[in-house]
Amino acid sequence: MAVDPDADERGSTETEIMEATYRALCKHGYSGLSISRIADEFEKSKSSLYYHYDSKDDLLVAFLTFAVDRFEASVATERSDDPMADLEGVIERLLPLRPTDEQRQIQALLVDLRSQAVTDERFRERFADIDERLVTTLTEVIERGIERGTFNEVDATRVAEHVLAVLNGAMVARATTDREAAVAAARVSLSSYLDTVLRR
Amino acid sequence: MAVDPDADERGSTETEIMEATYRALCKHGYSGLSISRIADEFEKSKSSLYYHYDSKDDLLVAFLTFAVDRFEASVATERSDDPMADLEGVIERLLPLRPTDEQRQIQALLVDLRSQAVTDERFRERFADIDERLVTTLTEVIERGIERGTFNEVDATRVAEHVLAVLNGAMVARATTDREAAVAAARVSLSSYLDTVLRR
DNA sequence: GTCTATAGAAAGATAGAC
DNA sequence: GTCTATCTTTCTATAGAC
Repeated sequence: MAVDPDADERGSTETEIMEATYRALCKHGYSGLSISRIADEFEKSKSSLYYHYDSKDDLLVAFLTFAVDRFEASVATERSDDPMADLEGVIERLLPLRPTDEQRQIQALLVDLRSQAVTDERFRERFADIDERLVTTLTEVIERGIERGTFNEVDATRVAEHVLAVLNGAMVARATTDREAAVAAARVSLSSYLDTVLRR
Repeated sequence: MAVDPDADERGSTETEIMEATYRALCKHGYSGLSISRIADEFEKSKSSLYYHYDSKDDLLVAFLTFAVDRFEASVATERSDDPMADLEGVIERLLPLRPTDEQRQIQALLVDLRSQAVTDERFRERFADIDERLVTTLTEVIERGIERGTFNEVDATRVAEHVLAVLNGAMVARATTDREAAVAAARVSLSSYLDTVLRR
């Protein structure tokens, strides 16, 4: 997507269509999404969607890329000289304690999109890729901590998978229930777990 | 559902419809589910569905109850005199190391159904209820361990929420990616976490 | 590139015979 | 209770003018 310099341009028709799709998904969910409903969120006409995308399927695949790119950009991690702070930084970005309405919306949308991976191989590959990248990021931070001697010599990948599972589980809980206290409890417990297991 | 003695009867038309809906959901996912596709999995005709249920929506609400009841029955926990074994028992039922194809299907279906909770209040309440019950079960087991003096005096609810988040996160990963090793890693890490935190 | 109009298929739902 | 036939609405997608 970032290959074409115009692709990310604000106001390009393709971007407007992606934004309209985003709004339609938030309102109706994936199972209630239709071309007409996307057009309802779009300034131009329904048939103009078909000028830019060959089919609904084609549009949805493009949206998947769009949404995944945005998500990964929003989680992008800067490394500091404090691995524990880096870890907490990733956790806060993936599961903010006080999410804005927009953060809530994005995560709800991702949970909804992700469920399509149950029956659609293309979605499956994308979300496997996301998880793989996140585990890689987490593993690298943990290994840096081990190298610097501030962390215990744990199995970094195993701990990273544990952290990711907690984050994904809490993210799903937040998007699909009103058990906000559960999210807080999971986050607190996760921090104390990392403190116990990593800090020497 | 268990109020009416005939409701659970094998071979009752309502049960056949629920089974047909189950198969249609496995094949097409929630977003691809239609009355015609349910009828395709059903011995009788499409219009007979409307004799038993007023609308697609009505049928789906009934199916939600059916599926949740089956899930909760499959997770039902017997208590022993070994709290750690009870805990591992719940974990193994919710996230089996070697799931059968049927267990895989049920969990994939639950992940798919759950995503409807993002935009449908009725689904939201159901899944909040499921999580609440599971946390209660886990909390009780942990508190029993504390009372017996075999567990440390931890915040039982907090640990229970942590465990549930790992289980839900790994369940979603299993249903939406092919990262089976991630599930194994999360389970191993979860066990060692419980051992570290609980065992005195 | 965007529009209006519409084709053609599939959706949810009902009528009326048996 | 179940059937076939059919209605209406909604859906995806295209034709053709501008």
